[in-house]
Amino acid sequence: MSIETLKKQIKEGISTAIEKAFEVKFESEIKLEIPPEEQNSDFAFACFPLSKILRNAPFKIASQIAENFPETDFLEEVKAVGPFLNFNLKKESFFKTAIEQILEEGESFGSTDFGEKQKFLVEYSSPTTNKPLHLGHIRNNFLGISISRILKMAGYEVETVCLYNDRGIQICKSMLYYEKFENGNTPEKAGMKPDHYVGDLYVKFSKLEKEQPELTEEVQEVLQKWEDGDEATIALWEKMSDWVYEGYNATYKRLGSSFDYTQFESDTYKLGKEISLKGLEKGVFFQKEDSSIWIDLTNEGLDEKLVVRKDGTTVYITQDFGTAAERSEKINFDKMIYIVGNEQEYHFQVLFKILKKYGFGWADECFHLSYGMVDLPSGKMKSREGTVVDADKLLDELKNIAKEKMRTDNIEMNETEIEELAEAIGHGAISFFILKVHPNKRILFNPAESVDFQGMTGTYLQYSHTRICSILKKFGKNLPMEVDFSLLAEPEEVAILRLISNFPEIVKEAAIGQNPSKIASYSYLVAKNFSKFYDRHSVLSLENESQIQARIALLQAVKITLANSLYLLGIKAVEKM
RNA sequence: GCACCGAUAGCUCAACUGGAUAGAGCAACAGCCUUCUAAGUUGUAGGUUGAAGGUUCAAGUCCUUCUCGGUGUACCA
Repeated sequence: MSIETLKKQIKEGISTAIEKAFEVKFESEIKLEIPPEEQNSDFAFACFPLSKILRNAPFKIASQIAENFPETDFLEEVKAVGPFLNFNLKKESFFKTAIEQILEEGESFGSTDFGEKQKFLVEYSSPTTNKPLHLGHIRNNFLGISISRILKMAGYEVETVCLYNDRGIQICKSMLYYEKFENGNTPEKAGMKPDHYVGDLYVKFSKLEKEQPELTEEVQEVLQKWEDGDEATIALWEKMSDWVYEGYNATYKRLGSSFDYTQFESDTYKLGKEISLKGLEKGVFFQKEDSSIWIDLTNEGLDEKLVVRKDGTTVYITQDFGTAAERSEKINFDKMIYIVGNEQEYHFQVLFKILKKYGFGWADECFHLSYGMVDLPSGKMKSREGTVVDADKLLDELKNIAKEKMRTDNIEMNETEIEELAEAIGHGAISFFILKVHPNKRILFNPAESVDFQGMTGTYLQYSHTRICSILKKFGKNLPMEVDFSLLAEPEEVAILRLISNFPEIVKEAAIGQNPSKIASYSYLVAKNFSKFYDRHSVLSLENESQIQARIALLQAVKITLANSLYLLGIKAVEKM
């Protein structure tokens, strides 16, 4: 017995009632809805879509179905409210079914087989390796972490991949500045986090370049040397790249990012060029008089697009052929999603069309999850102008605020625990702040006001979780095999039951829409309903031990649901705060 | 110019993908701690969903036009 079977039985009942009342075979999919709270019902069915098929007014259909609904042992009542049908389950069996299922499934509660084990490859983060990560990357990483977890819970097999854009003119700028002015310096000697050190050189170079335009030519020479494989240049490039990765890894760890695969543009661009040449043979691409290679997309409503320059060097999009092809070969995915900002929409439109034309059938299974920019009140973040919100600094800042606000009087904690907790709260706050917004939308980030610890925030979710933990810990016993679920009947308890039993459905919706904000609003609702319950009812001080047990069972189920949705948001479910 | 995205309460966001009276948080005001953590909770106030048409039994959601904001339209990445 599961929540799913309960719903299935209702759907079957509806079909049967329709057939009985209208004498037609009814086979189309029935969609149960969650009724508005005021209706005080568990499930609802809207009869409007039936009115054409059954040639009857919706309100009439509703009452007919209600009248002809078969006898069941799990339903309390079926009532027609205008054109809607509202269903109320017998509360004892609803509580029993849902809670037992949740407690049994534990960490995997929320999982469905919706994705049919198809392999979903998720690319995210993919930074340009000449500067530290900033707020824009934070949004990207949080989306990547969350979406990959959501897809997994929805029944896909998920692999993550990060592509490092590790070649090109930007990294050469940092290299040139280093050679000219840094005199064998290291991040360690400079006392800086290594990616910040490299990023600093880039900013310094950009400033200098404005005064000394001849530097631009010098950088081109460095790039040329790099392309020619000049030993000293490659060695310097490797040294500086390693510094950047060292820095990134620290930040990724804080963010919660992890990747099953990594790729480097410095590898894949060669493969991209090979594909371009092969495509030329196949007649997919064509060559102009100056020997540059192009593809004609005018039939697809796009333009002609250059893929290899006349001097044989490749452009940005070329490496993406190689990157994608390598993935298909090595990882063999069914679907692939690129989590990249919306400024690159056209780029991906072109890329997918080219892959398709080249003959990669899987191009149809590639998607661009395009998310809105994160802007500051002062406008766009520009790394060259130093107006970026740095990822590490932001995390530090939030951690410090969390630490200041922490009340250590009530709870026993040692130094390490306090540090970890402050980190978790700061991280949770920014994570929720970003993920609660639909990916399509641009985020305006006001550092002074944006991230809060009160109201609809990550902190609130964590706080609710700790309150549950605290009760469970004080209870301190195992529940008996048989819990008397008939003792749960308070409106606040029923409201929670309805919510948590809908979790798998929400996960599925979030997966379909590739939209973590669904999970964010949902988890807030769960926490909110728990808080209401907490405020109005006590658990441990009850006289009746059986009633305590019933409520404990409910709270265990709430804890699991809340913890699982926090996991999907990449937020740590802490036990005390 | 063309293409894509956004516009919902003073501010920041939701709205089960077309369904029941458009909901939260922040900010403002007024209550609630001898009781499992007050980073909580209850209430008040706040709306012509950017504008105008259209489709539908039903539109914040779909179609058309317009306004404002963003992004793209590179032999940059």
